[in-house]
Amino acid sequence: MSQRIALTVQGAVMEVSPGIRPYDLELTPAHAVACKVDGEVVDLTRPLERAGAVDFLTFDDDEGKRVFRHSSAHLLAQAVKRLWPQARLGTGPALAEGFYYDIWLPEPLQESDLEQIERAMAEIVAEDLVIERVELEREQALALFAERDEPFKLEIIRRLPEAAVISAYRQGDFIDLCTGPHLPSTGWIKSFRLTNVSGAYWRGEETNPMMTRIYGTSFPEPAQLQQFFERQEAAKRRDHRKLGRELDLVSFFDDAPGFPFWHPKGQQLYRVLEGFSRDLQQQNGYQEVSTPWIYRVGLWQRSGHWDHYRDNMFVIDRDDQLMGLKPMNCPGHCLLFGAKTRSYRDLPLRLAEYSPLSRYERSGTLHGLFRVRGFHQDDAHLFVGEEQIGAEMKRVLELVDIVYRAFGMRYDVVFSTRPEDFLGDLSLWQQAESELESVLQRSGLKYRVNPGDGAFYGPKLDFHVIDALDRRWQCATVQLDFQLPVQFDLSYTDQEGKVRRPVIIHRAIMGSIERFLGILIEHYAGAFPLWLAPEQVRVIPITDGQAGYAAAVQGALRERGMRSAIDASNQKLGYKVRAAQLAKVPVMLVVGARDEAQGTVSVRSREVGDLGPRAWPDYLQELVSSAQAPLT
RNA sequence: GCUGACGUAGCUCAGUUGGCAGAGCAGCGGUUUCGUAAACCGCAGGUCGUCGGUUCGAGUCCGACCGUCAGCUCCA
Repeated sequence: MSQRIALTVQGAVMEVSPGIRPYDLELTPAHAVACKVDGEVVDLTRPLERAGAVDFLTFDDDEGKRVFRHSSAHLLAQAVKRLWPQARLGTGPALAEGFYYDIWLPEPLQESDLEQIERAMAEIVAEDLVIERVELEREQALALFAERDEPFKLEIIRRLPEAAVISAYRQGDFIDLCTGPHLPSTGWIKSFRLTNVSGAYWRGEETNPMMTRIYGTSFPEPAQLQQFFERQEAAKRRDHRKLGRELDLVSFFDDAPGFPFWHPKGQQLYRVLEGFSRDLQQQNGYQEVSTPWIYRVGLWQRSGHWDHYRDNMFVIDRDDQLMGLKPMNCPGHCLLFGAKTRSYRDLPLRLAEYSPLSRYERSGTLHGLFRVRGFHQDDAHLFVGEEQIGAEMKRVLELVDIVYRAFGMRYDVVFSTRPEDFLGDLSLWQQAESELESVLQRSGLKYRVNPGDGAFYGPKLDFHVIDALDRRWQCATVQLDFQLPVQFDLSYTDQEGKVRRPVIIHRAIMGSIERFLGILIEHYAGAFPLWLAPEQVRVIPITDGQAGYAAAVQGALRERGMRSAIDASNQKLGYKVRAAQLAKVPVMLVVGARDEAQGTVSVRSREVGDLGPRAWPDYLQELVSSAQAPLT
């Protein structure tokens, strides 16, 4: 057989015999875990039959990482089957940071069982079992998994489209339904650890059986596993629940689960943040209002919340009347808009509100400041004419950019379209979606479409900010609403005297201010920039001989609106400096006898350390100007 | 809400086969008056999450509830 095929391997053209495995090509890098053949990710052991382009993937590529972790999930499943033959396999995907496998077991696992599973996994790695791809006809696949008594796998096969290629991967006595690709053998998984177990419903539905989900992570090199755990520790040190307590910002009590108690410092921080938003919005033509927090149920029925959001509402039953605490401000703002005749001259009408909102969240979902039951948003509803949507959306996108830039955060945009559980008629939805999409395209922002994830009343844009540890958080949300104006029969008179229906843009930029503060705590690791820090300056007299001078320094700081404290404790300087560093106060002003005599303050920066003495009234001006909010 | 784990002083944690509830830090008092990340001595601080059960005796064993944590689900 002299027939040869031409391959373009990593850009280099070569001729090979058909059927060769990518793994056996001369150019295969030592660290390859999978490869791409004409763009399709495949096993290193998949025979190459036709001419094409071959590119290799290593663990450093996201797709390569996925292959590695997916094979790790199979390894986990095989180990569990060895230990518990009655285990039934669900699904086991790769995650960004590792993998999991959902497995049905007669008895739920405990964390202490993980060690013996890890041991069984290590044995399978030592056996270095070849991982082999098998393609099956539908009937063969059904027969195979029926014989192996894997009901969940059978369910998956039955749901596969007619035309689907059904494949399975075999390693030793273990075989799993899987599209792959996988590593060539189990011996490649040099370094892994199981991290935790939890319950998870089959296919994510509460009515389905509860599976045991086992999480783990894996790497080609032990050092990488070590680094992974170090990163986890770093994230743990920044946890806002821990820092919130340590920095005396916020706490929770059993008596009010899901409702934060803001301590003086936390409340200060909160007010600076809210003030920043308030000033910015005022400059941008928003008008702040304050509306009730309890409404009769009729309002919620009219707004659609009763049908679509009731499970998330706190409801009060008084005097045979149902009342609901507001989870959102929109219906109140609609009442205000509709309370008088409006003309095109009033539009866009931008109503902002920072009032308390409450949402009933199931107990298991509460999570520090990230998921609470009582919170506030930097919320606004923009009542606009249809022709104003584009221009107004553009202004909102600009505002979002200003806010996130102020905190040095990058962000992604997600465009979510019509969900199954939608209100109103299809044509209005289509109009709203195309309107939003064209604004997005003109803005030049990069965005991703998330079909079916919109609110029940309209399509939306979600903004995911990226924090200092590269984690993504959903904060801003901008929702176009063609439905609520109909429910509330809102109207305005246009230039020609015709009555027209306004459109509502719901928008929040920080989203929940509580949650945003939690994100900021983690983003800054509690070391807030000067303009945000609840205590901006700590004055540290070296001995109590400088009590009077320290008080004078603080007096001057107060006069210029700087937030400060004096550490008059009976301690040595080193102790007070340490205390201020641990409290993450950005600026320390050490005042000793020398400073008092010379009219100076000895400045210490939280980040840089000792900056030496500075002439006092001059330095105050410098401090004040560097404490300005980054408004532009 | 569901699965699993956890709940001891303000914080971090120890507490043996069921037998007198402990430490460090923080706090308070005193001594020291000190120049850039922890001076010294002393004092005080707990209904061991709550309620019930087993036991001569429960922080420890059992049950229910509450809360927290890791997830599921949901979402700002």
